[in-house]
Amino acid sequence: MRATRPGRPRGRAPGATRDTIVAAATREFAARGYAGAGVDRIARRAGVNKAMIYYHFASKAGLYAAILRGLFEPAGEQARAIVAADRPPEEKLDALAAAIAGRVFAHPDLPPIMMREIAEGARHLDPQMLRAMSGLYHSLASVVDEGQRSGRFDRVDPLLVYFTFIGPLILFLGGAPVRQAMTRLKVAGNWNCEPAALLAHLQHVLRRLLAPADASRPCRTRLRRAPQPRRRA
Amino acid sequence: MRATRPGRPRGRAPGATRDTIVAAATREFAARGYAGAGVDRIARRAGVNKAMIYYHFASKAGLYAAILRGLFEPAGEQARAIVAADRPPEEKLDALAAAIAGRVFAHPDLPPIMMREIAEGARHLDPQMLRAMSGLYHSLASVVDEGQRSGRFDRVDPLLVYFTFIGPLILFLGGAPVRQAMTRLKVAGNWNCEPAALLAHLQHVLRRLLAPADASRPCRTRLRRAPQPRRRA
DNA sequence: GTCTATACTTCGATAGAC
DNA sequence: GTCTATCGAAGTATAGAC
Repeated sequence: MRATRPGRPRGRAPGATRDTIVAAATREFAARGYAGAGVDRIARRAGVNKAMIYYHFASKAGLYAAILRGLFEPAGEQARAIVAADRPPEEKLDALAAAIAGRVFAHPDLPPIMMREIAEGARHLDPQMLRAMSGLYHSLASVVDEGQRSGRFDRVDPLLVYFTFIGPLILFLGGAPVRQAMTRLKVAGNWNCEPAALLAHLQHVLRRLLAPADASRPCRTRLRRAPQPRRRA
Repeated sequence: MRATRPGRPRGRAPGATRDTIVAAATREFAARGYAGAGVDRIARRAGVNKAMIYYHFASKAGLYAAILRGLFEPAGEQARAIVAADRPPEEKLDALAAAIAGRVFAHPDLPPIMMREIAEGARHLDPQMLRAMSGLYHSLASVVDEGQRSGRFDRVDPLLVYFTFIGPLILFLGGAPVRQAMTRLKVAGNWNCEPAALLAHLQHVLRRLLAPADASRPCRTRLRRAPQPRRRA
C-alpha cells in the first residue's frame, strides 16, 4: 500500500486520477449518453485536466469501453455461482433475482447506460461484452430449464421470463428521474417505491409466472421461431 | 384532394416534404438519440435539402418535439375509451394491453426513443407531454383499482403492475437489434419471438399476477411511500 | 418552397512545455 | 503525470438567390 505523494496536485494517490475520471465519466455517460457526453464536461466533473483523459484512455471511445467492461463483466460470475449451487430451482431463481437487482441497486448509472446501449443496437459493445451480457440470460435460462424438466415450473419461454424480470427492473430504476418530474407536476400521488419492494414484486411475479399451471388451462406462451418483422438493420 | 404539381422536385404533394422529414428524422433519432442525430444526416435520409428542415421546424429541437407529440399524444385517447367501456376488468386489462402493444408494434421507433428519453430524465419532454405519458399509466391503474375494489384482482401496487407490463414490452422490442447481433454471434439458439407471442405472454403475466391470492399467502408487494435513494438529481 | 454558400460554435484530439 | 494552447472536423443555424 503506497502513501499519497505530497507534491501531487490535490494530493491524489497513484491510480486515483484514473478512478476519479471513471467515476465522473460514468455519471456523465449515464446522464447524456455517449454522443451527448462531453470530454470537457467529464474533465470538469472529475476536477481533472482534459488532457489527462487522453493520457489514460487514449480516446472518448476508449474511456467508454473501459467503463462498460467494469460494469458488465463482474455480473456474470456471481450468476454462475448461484446456478451451480445445490438448491431447488425456486430458491436459485430468487437468489438470482436478488443478485441481479442488488447489482443494479448498487449502480444507479447502470439502467440508463443499458437502456441507451440497447436503443443504439449495442453499437459500442464488442463481441466479448455481448457475451458477458448474454451470460446473465443463460444463467437464468438454465435455472428455468432445470425447474421445467423436474416439473416444478410451468413451461414458459425462458427468454420471456428473462425480459419479464429485467424489463421492469431496468425501466423502473432508470425511470426514477422521470417519475420525480411527474410527482413534481402533481400528475399522480405516488410515483415511486423502495428498491426492496421492487425486488420483492419481481420475485413474486416470477413465482406466479412459473407456478405449475392447472391442467385445464393450456399455456399460450411457447417459444416460437420468427422472421424479423422490423425494418431497421 | 390536390394533385401533384409537375414542376416540384421529385413530384411531391404539398405537405409531403414535411412528412418525409418527420419519417426520416424519427428513424434517425431512434437510431442515434437526440444528441447523436445529425440534421445533415436527416436531410440526406429524407432526400431533402437541409434548409427545408429549418424552414418547416425552425430548429432541431422543434423537429424533435413535433415527432414526440405525434408519437405520444394519440395513445392516451385509445386507452381512455377502453377504460370507459362497460366490461369486466379482466377484459379491459387484456384490451388495454393489446392496444398499447399494438401501438408499439406499429411504431418500431417508439421503444428506442422512449428508452432514451427515460434515460435522459425526460429532458426533452414538456409538462404537456409528461401528462400524456402518465395518462397511459392512469388508465391502467384505474382498471386495476376497479378490479381490486370488486375483489377480482389481487392487491398489487398499480405502479408495479404498469412497469411489469411496459418494461418487458419496451425492452424486448427495443432490444431486437441487440438480440440479432447475439444470434449472429451464435451466443444463443433463439433470441427472438413473434410480437403476438410477446403480447400473449404479457397478458398471461398480468392475469397470473392479479389472480386473487390464496388466503394463506400474504401479499408482499404493497404500495409504500419512500425517500429517494438515488444520488442524481 | 427550394437550393447554395457560409457564419458561428462545439467538441474531440494533439503538441509541447514543465 | 500534469497543464496550456490550439488545430481541425462536424454540427447547428442563417442569409439570400431563385
